[in-house]
Amino acid sequence: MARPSEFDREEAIASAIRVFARQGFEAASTSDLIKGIGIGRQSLYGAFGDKRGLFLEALRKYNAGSLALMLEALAKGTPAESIKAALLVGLGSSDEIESGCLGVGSIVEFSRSDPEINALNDAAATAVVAAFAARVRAGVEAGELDTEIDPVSAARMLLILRSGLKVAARGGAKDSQLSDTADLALGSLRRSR
Amino acid sequence: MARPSEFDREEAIASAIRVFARQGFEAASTSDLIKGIGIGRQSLYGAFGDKRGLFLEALRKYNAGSLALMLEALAKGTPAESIKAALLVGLGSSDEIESGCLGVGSIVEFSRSDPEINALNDAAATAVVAAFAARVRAGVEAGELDTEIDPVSAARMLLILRSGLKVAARGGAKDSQLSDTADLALGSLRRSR
DNA sequence: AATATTCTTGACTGATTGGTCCATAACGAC
DNA sequence: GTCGTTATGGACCAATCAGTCAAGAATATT
Repeated sequence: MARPSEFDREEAIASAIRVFARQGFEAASTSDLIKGIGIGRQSLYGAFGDKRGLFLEALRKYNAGSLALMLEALAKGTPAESIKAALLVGLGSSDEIESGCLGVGSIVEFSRSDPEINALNDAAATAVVAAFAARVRAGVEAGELDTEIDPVSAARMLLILRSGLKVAARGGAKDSQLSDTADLALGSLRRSR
Repeated sequence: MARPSEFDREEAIASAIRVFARQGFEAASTSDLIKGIGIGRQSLYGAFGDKRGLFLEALRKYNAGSLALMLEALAKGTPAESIKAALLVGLGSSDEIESGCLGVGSIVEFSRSDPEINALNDAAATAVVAAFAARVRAGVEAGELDTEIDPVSAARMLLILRSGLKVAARGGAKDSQLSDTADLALGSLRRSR
């Protein structure tokens, strides 16, 4: 065998997420990444190929972690309560200002220009929509949400709303405004008044 | 006096909007801008100071144009109809993929790091919220929207939803999905069923 | 302990970055 | 037409970019 790595790969990717999420792909230089991760230049290129390779790994890990947090939030409380919590999870005051969302950031920066990034973001969107839709169905069955709502359409609306909330949070919106917005949009799913 | 400019300043800014909105601030090189605008290097620096100066002008003009389009949409039809139209204006299929929204792009890219960009985006947000709120009030008075809705909260929700719709459009969402989302979110403002 | 293999470090590459300099060109005022 | 002023185009700049190279350091196997 040979000399083992001195750094932990997953920790390195986690650090890269922070750098990319704060600065974006283009604005994050390889030197920024090396400094932020705390490894040498050749170690980065040896382990991840190039800057884009590291970004893909970072986006993959970020999406997985983000989904996990949302599923966790969706598992607590009534359907409507849990959906609101899932909409707001990770958007705590000035969190998003500091760091940003790698998913939204990559969509805004790359649009549909990179097939591998498309695939990662499409898969993440599908998973989130499925999770929201399941919870909407549960809410309908529990009599908490309107029976006329199409769960998948509602789930897509919730995903889009969450993107908007992330942008608003990054733009400096207060927590209370984000919470009000989530409440208001959820009202459209509630049982007929 | 002296030699007059060979290019139209407003046209140049309009071209710069296209370049910046497609690529973002960092990724748009000065050479890209020069090529996209069709002027010489020294003309750009003479007229706008530097890359950031040109960006600020582009963002200012973009925000003004975007607001004008929304006001136009808000003036047609019933309040609810006009709000839906305003939510979707400019998000036509693959428009946003090609070009992107300079406002959302600048928020995602800069967060709150640049005071002048903050000021431009805050002013734009305030104007859009005011326009939405006025239309919500009209809808309440006309009996089309729920009387219990706070117009300003609703307007903020609509602004945030529009950010989400822009992200979704840039990410490749179909027009029908955007329209469904707008309908669904508007349902929360409708008169009690 | 010798060896094969891999990791790390830092110097280095050509290309590109945002921005400047300067000589020349085009205009209005006189 | 001459002159002052401003616009233009192209060469040019140091700095930084993403990525490579080679030499040395650290390990597991033998």
